[in-house]
Amino acid sequence: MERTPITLYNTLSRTKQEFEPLNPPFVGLYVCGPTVYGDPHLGHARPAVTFDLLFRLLKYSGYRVRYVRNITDVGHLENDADAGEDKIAKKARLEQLEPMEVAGYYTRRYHQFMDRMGVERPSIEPHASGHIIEQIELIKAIEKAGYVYESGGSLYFDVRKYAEKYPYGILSGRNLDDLQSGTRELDGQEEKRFSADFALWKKASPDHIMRWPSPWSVGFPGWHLDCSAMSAKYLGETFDIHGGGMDLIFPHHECEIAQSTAACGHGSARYWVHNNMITINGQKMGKSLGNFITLEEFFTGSSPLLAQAYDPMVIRFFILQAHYRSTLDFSNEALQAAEKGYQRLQKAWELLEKGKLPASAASTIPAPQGLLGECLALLGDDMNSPAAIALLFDWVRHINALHDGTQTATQADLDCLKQTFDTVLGTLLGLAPLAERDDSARLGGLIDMILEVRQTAKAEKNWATSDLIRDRLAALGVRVKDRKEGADWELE
RNA sequence: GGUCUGAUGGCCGAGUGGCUAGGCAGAGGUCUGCAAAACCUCGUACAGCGGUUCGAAUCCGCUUCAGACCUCCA
Repeated sequence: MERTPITLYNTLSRTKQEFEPLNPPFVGLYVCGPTVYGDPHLGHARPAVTFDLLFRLLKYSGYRVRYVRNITDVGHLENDADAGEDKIAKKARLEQLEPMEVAGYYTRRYHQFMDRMGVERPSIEPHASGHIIEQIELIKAIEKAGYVYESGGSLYFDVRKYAEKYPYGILSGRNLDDLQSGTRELDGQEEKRFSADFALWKKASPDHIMRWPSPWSVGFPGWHLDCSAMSAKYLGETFDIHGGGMDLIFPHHECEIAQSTAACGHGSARYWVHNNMITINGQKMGKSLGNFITLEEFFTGSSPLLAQAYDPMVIRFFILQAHYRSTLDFSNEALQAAEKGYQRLQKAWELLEKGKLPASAASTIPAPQGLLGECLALLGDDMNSPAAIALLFDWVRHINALHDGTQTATQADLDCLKQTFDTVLGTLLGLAPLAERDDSARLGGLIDMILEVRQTAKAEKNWATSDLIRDRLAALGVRVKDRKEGADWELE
């Protein structure tokens, strides 16, 4: 079948490249998922939405995609992490929860919020803790190749030895000399022979809450190992696309490449795709700065930084309205603009959806048959979702004109437009109608108001109107009970 | 200090050698009993300074500023 050409910016080559899978029609996509020790925030939403778009686009293009996104529940989960900062983790520690309870809790939270933003679940969601054996095997392979040394019960990757044979730093564009000068003093640094070396297996200190036996010591796998081991297990030694946030390029992805290359002589992913950061007041929103806003806060409006609550779909739209490789600056003003814009887009979509537009014998609007192709071309061009959205806005104007009756369209054109909007907005961009509001308070107000009008009619002895109101309300299941003064009502 | 990005109108954001997106906000108008919505029109923006070119916001150089990474981070 004919597929939409897809180009992707490959961090490895620093150019946009046409995407050609290794074994079409199959595509292997691996994305670094969350470390489940805190509530998901806006920063987590960006890669989730970005690679959800890629997943949808690839599937729509006829590929059979295996999308693997890991859950990191090992290695970063230290008992003494984030003192005084993460209340829930602190609480968990105080209440003596099992580490897996903490991981399970935040994994469910992550799913819950991503679901609401229309992020499809990946094909496989492996947990690092469930792949300790694979990670140990990978270490053994690297050890066999001769790039491992032991120090204090922990194992480290020998970067300088690796660099003799392979290019270390090809992804991030760094060289070892630069790294040597810039490293700071860190815990466990004295165990390393060289500052850029990184841990493959760490011997557990007494306060480390997750630990496993290994040929070397009781401990836990290094930070970069889970992605290498699990991508190889589910997608093969070489696979198509590896995604993640730009902040992971170094050291995480660089080390992944080094690990894979050391173990099997070549790198793992062919295309490395990275999304940029979300900023707040021009600065990265993240854990270390403590300036993040959680998704729950966005959805409920419960943060002093937020002027109001935002629908999950508005957050999704906000993210899609910027290109994934640009920084996206958060502000209430920007989010409110996104909300207004999304409402406009959605109203037009609804007009198409509900068949509210009259068909005519002839169309005065431009022919919509090419629109889908144009949108696909834009999305295929390194996921230019903002340009595709802009194109749809041009058509919102036409749709509104049809609604106003100042333009006409044939049924065929209307059907085509509907299908195009369904495909682009729904299937590809993953946008859905804004959530229904909780209408109970409004319903009560409406009934009170109607009964006030009826009271006026009764005062004027307009019995026809007052009876009509009572009967119509009764038909809707609202029983009116007249009293001396005014009336009560109840729902049946 | 090293490596690397970026600087677009009031705000958010695409684009990337000539045709100068889009959204939000703003101004005027049409419609309308009023309002809202919708529609039409309008603001001619690309940090600064040089250079290349018939032509640059778009390429090159310098300057200024901002950010990311170098430590867990999406």
